[in-house]
Amino acid sequence: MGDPLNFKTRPQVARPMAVPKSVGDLDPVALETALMQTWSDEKTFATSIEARRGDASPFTFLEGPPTANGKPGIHHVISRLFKDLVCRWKTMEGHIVERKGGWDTHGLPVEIEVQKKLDLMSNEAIEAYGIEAFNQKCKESVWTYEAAWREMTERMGFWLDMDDPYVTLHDDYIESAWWSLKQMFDKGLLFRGHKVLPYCPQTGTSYSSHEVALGYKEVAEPAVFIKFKLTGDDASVLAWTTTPWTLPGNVGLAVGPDVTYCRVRVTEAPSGAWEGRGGAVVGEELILAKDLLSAVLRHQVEVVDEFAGSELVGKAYKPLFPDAIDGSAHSAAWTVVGADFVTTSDGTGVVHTAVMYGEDDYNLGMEEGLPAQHTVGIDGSFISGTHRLLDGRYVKDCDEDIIDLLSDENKLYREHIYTHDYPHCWRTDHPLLYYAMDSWFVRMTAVKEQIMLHNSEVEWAPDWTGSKRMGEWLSNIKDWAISRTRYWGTPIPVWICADCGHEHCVGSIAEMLEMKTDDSPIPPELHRPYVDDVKLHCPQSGCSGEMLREPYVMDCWFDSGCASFAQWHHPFENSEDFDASFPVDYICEAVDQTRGWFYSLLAIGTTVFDSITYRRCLSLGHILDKDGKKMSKSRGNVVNPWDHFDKEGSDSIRWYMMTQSAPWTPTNFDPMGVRESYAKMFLTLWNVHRFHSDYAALDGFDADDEAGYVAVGNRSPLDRWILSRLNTVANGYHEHFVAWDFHKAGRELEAFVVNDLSNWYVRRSRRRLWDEADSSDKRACQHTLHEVLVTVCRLMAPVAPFMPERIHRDLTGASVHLADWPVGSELVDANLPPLDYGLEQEMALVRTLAESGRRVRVEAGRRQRLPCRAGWIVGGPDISRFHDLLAEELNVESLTTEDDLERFQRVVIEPNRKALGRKCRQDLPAVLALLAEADPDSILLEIDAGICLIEGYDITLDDIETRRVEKDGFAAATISDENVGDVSLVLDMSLDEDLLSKGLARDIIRRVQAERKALDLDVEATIGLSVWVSGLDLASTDWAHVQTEVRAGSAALNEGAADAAANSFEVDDVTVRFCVEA
RNA sequence: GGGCGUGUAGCUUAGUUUGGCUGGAGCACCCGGCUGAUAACCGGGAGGUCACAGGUUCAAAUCCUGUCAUGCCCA
Repeated sequence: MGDPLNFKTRPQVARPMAVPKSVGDLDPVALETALMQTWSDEKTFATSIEARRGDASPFTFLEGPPTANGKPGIHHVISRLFKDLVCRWKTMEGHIVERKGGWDTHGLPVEIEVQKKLDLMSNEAIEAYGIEAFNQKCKESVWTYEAAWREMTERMGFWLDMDDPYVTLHDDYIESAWWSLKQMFDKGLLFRGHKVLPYCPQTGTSYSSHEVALGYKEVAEPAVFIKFKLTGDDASVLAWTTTPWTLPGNVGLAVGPDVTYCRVRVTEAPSGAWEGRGGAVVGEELILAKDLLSAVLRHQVEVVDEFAGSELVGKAYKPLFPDAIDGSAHSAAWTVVGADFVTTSDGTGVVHTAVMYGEDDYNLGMEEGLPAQHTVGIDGSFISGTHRLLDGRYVKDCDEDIIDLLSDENKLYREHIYTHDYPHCWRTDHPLLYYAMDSWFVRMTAVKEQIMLHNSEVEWAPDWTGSKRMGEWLSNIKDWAISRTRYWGTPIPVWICADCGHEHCVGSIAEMLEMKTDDSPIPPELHRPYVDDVKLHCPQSGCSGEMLREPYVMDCWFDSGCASFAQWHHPFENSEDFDASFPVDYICEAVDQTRGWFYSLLAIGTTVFDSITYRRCLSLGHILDKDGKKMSKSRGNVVNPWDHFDKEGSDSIRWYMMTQSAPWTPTNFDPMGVRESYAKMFLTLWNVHRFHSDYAALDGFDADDEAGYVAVGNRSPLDRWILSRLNTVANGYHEHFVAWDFHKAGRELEAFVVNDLSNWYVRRSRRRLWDEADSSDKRACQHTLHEVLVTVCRLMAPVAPFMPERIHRDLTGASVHLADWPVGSELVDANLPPLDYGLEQEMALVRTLAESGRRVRVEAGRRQRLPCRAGWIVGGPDISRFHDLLAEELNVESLTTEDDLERFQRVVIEPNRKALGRKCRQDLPAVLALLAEADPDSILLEIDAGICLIEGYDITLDDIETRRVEKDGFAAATISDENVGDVSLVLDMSLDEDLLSKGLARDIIRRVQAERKALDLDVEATIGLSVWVSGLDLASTDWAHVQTEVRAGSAALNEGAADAAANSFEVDDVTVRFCVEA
């Protein structure tokens, strides 16, 4: 807490002190761009880090690398804001906070961009173009918007080392990634398998889900009900599919173990016409889910039997295409298996399972031991040996023939046209095939326990990102498919021996070069196609084979997931940097990174180090457009941050983003909100600074001049009040920061600056500084303003690095970013003025009473400038030290405390519903009704005596609240405050000539001052004033007051005829004319 | 289809954890006031089906169930 003896706002670095200069109008863009230059000249960012070396307490940050092949929008600013503000905050708290930039440079989006540009529609086309040339184009494309990102980053004031960033395409980075993969390989966590992906045979490419989402089209396709003839039973199991081309690959039928199935016998032919192929004969028996009988069957049937799906499990059936798949080594092939995913929402309740052509199918096949063999080649046509009519033909051309074949063999029950959304290739418009691709996996299922443990060790903000979103994901963790059949990416460092099949994972460049065959070239960089040409000697004893690299690149999430060590090229160099920064203290990205970067960091940290990678993670909600839609290039609703950089400036954008909503709540971007932050927070702060510096310059005020210093204890209550408020607000601000409630922190500080500082302290202090003579009261005010401004700037600096920096430099000569955080740090001393809670309470009451006074006047029809003879305050604590202040605010001649409540007021009582409801429950309405009718004084007396009974309930003081209302004859208002009880303000509404004259004088002053301002006169300039009043005698003392207030060097009242050009106004039937001469 | 958020005045939002007095602000709008005080300030007004529908309760924006919209992720 603040110590009046130690409270000083001097900077921590020596500098020549200067008396503040008068500051002019605010130009936020000029202010900010000038500071960018200053920081660059003075290397302020580097200094802010180096200055904290002494404390040797690092706070480590890891930048989630953006991809620079898209233009940055306003929605990219928010994550960079929250990264920056926490790092700046921690720096001010005394930590060393190094921030290395980073770029994510690999991955499919880059390839797509280049493919579009070069019109390379397929893998064949890319290979014809040349992988080397293609990757060169990718490498260039990555940097398309790098300059735009750098400029945005710098302009928004995000301090990040972008001169020495980590880059995922650098050999150093790739080598670290290789090393980490080898760690997994050595732990047996890396394996080869299949992954079912949407695949386009025309382009030879599989697609990620977000690309697939772009290509959905509604199509009408044949769907068929197939009869699978059981072995050793006359019945057939009925299954349904919309992809007849997968039927040759059928190796199983899935049923729900708990689903009820029926065996039915066809009793007569269908009554109406039969549409399409297929059918069934009388006496034929079919098995399908009970719920779907009527939806599927077109024959009259009788139910022969009814049973659970589990009874079907294990039954064998005859393959539709006996030659297509070799099931000899798989006892489960062509049998019925149980599966949880089977529902009766469509189809027959029996799911045709072709292992290689559906994800559920594949997983089920792996569990049940079904054969995993392709019937379709990578070119999309049937493999030779599938069926003589199908071999070598493109699968989607075979639907009709397959249906004909099945119909001819009496294996088709029914066909129909089915309309649904189906994914299509974004380039060729061909329907995609779900196809099991060869793939490398990290066995995440083996480390499920550890990763869940590590997840629970992270401090998540908000906590549901970790506990629910991430937690849910981890509890269903799947093995991580890390390979991609692509060109531009980190090559998978796995080589396989062509002779013995031995697999070897390379963990470093040196290892690769050591093992490489003599005729293999040394790759100029660790990318395709160069590493593809490297062959290794097989290390297996007795084998002399050559090893070939698996032709895949890695999932680019793997790249960025390596950032914590790969940014340092650990373990090959800089391992001391890695050791000092792992796990990192803080990361921050948008919530979509939960399954992206947050996960890949966690996964790699767990598998490589068995550790968390980050201690704290702030996940942010997205910035959406004004209609709540996401910002995207295709929608054309991306807001360019420069629209606001060049108008309100970065501080306003940053402040807006922090205060608008909780960090994790999605926010609809509102340009008016930025304007509002500017108009309220920054313009107000600037004008407080301007007010202070104008007078400081005029008076030659020097905050460091010991002789002129006024101890806080010797300052006026108003000064001590604003200083106490500063202490309270600073503490709350810090606590909100700690709790990640940055929005609450910002809102409270803004309320302090606008309401407490500007609208009350400065307004009430204005006259103190007008006094030209030196006085300790004036100096007290100047010291107070200086101290408040300096401390507010330090609190704001992490959020809004520009204007607080300007003001702090103006006032102290030093950068705010080198200053200490004034509250709550473990490393630097707190530096806040003394707290006086009672004083704050008093002032809160004073301000409420001032506001009440204005309301009273409005209700009584008494304008503000017309004084009241008397005012009384009834009840509440002693605030007599503020009576003068309050009298001025209320414009009353005398303000006194009055004890006699009864003189102005009577008491009413209000029920406390919370207390009464708990007590009376269903009788509450009756009790409330009786209470409303009762005489308040009697009730209070009864309660006092403990004998108050209503409807049989004992009513106590806890059950009611009392309130005072004014009697007729006075204009009054009563405020109720839980801290001070009821306080009433009563105003005397009587009127006489004296008051009217005083009021008129104020009106004249106001009009003349407005005229002075309109004439743009200097504040100190004197004027010549002529005034003509008709309808009232202006008292001589009031006329003298007018002359003083408006600095009239010469003045004339009611002399001669009024000038025709004179200003004129009327108030209370009095007409006033006046002339101002400069 | 599944998981996790969000939905309060024309706009941006507080309040929801822990049910309780008339749902509180700011912007914009209207009326008034104040001002050598700024894109400011003060008083008042108008503007709410607290997304919708059920339920629990004396009492629901708040708790429960379902639905819709929207966003992210997964399928």
